[in-house]
Amino acid sequence: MYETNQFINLSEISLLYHDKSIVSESMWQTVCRAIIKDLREEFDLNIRTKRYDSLPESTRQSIRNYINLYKLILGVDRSGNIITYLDRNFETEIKIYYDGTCQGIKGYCPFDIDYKFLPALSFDHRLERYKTIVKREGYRYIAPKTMLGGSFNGALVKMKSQIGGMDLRCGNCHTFRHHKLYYFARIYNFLKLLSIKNIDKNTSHVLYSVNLLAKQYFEHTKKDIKLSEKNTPAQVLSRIRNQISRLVKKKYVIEYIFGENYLCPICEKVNINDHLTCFEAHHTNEALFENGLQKIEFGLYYTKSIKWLIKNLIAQECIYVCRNCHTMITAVNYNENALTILRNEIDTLYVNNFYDNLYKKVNEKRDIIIHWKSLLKNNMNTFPNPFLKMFDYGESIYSALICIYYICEIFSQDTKKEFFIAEELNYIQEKSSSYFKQYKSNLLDLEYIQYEKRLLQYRGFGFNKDIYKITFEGILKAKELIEERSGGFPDEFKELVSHWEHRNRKYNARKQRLSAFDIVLICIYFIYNKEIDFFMNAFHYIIDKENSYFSKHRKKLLNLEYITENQETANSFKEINITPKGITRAEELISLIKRDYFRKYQKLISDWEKRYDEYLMNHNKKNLKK
DNA sequence: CCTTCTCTAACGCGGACGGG
DNA sequence: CCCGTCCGCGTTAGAGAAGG
Repeated sequence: MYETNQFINLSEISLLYHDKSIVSESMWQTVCRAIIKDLREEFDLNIRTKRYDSLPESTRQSIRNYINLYKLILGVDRSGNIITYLDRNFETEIKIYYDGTCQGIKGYCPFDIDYKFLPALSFDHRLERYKTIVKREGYRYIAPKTMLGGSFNGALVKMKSQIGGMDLRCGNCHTFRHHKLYYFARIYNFLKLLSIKNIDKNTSHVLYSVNLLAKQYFEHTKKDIKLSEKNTPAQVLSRIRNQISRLVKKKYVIEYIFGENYLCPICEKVNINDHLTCFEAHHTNEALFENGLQKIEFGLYYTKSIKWLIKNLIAQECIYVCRNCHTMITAVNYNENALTILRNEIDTLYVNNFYDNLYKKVNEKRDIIIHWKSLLKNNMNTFPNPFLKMFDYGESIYSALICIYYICEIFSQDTKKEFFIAEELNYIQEKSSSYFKQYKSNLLDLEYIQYEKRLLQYRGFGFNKDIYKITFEGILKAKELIEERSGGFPDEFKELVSHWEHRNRKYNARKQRLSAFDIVLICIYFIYNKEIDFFMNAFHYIIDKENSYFSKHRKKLLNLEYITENQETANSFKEINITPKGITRAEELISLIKRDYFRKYQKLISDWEKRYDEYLMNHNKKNLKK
């Protein structure tokens, strides 16, 4: 629509048609409004008054907000450019001086943002955790956005009501101030040095670092975290881990699409190494979303896989810009009404120039995305998926099936043992004894495995045991899965299988298990070396079992001639001695256990030592009392 | 548009206990 | 001795509300 620059002064016209019945200013205003209304309705003229009331309400509101903000930060009101607040105890006044520039972090803003970038500036409550203070002490909280609406004086009053005062900050500095996790030095440095090359080269190391950093950050913030029944330390830790990995993914995605050391294309002051959190996804093509396609808010979806993120960013034609520049892009009303808001032609010229440049630069980056999109359309590209797990959530059953296939079909080719038992599978997969049972019924229902009873010899005893075999369907499914996994994760899959093979060899090679009977014998040997008088009491105390425990194994120990018993009278203590045969057996067992279960053995012995000392102390106390 | 907070389902781990 | 079952707590991944 074409707009003239014609100004009409109603006061001049009024001289011609002066009606003496109009005596007050307010009456004159009413008449003027009526005249304008008539001109609009009768002649269909688009008249803009000085108040811009021909604009839509939302636009007017927006312009009013900008004008109020502009006045506030430059101190245009009568009291000068210092605004006075009360501190949090209503005791002393604090005065904050605004000069229209971002106050940054600790007084420094690296982005050079001043009043000409008005939309990018915002007020920020100076007190940290203002909200919680407000809730606890009953102060009034007004969101900086809503503060500016209405009249200028109203905005001023609202602002002054905020205890502790408001700082003026640009969007980028604002994110820094509130993103405490990113501000944590170790996490910040980790992300700064991280690049797409590091991740591709050693994905598992990155995951390990993320885990470690999460723990460190958790320790750092432990005091401030409110723990509850639902909000357990483990929950908090997992949240932190997620947050860090989100930042890692964000960096990966930006680097993958736009290259390393990405700069904000518009201001060219913000880079992903130093200011990762300042970057936001900007949808460059609004026309895509006219036909009901939903815009993705990417901030909510950094938990998704990198592949998903890259695909969708390209499909939705997004580029990354810093928060300040993004606000400038979206602030259409500011762009169109810069002169009205700033009331200064030189500044307006600057703003107009900025916007001209901005659109050019956005389009330059957009070309990159369009290029990616053409590759995507022609299926010319497969996107990386570094943090994807081989077995997704709920797919452990597949992992079990593949392992079963390898045990029954591949590893047993030499031994010709085509079945497995539950214990074996759990051992090979390094899981707890209840691991297999979780999938057993499922696998049986799907007819991937079948079972039969078989008498197996174990340590001289015969047991009817369930043994499991893989079925034909199971083999088919396993082969299909193997093809799928070894295609998607060639290295990881190879590594996994070789690990299983190693564990399988270890399982077949092991001669002894840490059985309860063996432990009893070793414990007796341990006590025998300590030369304790009260054998039974000491034994039960050290091995940490109830009083009947020894009797369970007594007969077997006597039968095998590992110990001898000697009881002089019916009421006297049994004297128990370990035989030379028992000693050699115990030593043999220890060397075996040390070889296979060194850590477990060490822990066992250290526990025994601890309880032995405790026992001696208690025993001596009793003796002293006597 | 992004982050934090809170809640939740489903899976994972391992100890206790009793039957065969 | 192994195995199955029960149980409590930890972990993972994500939804949704609310705040900036």
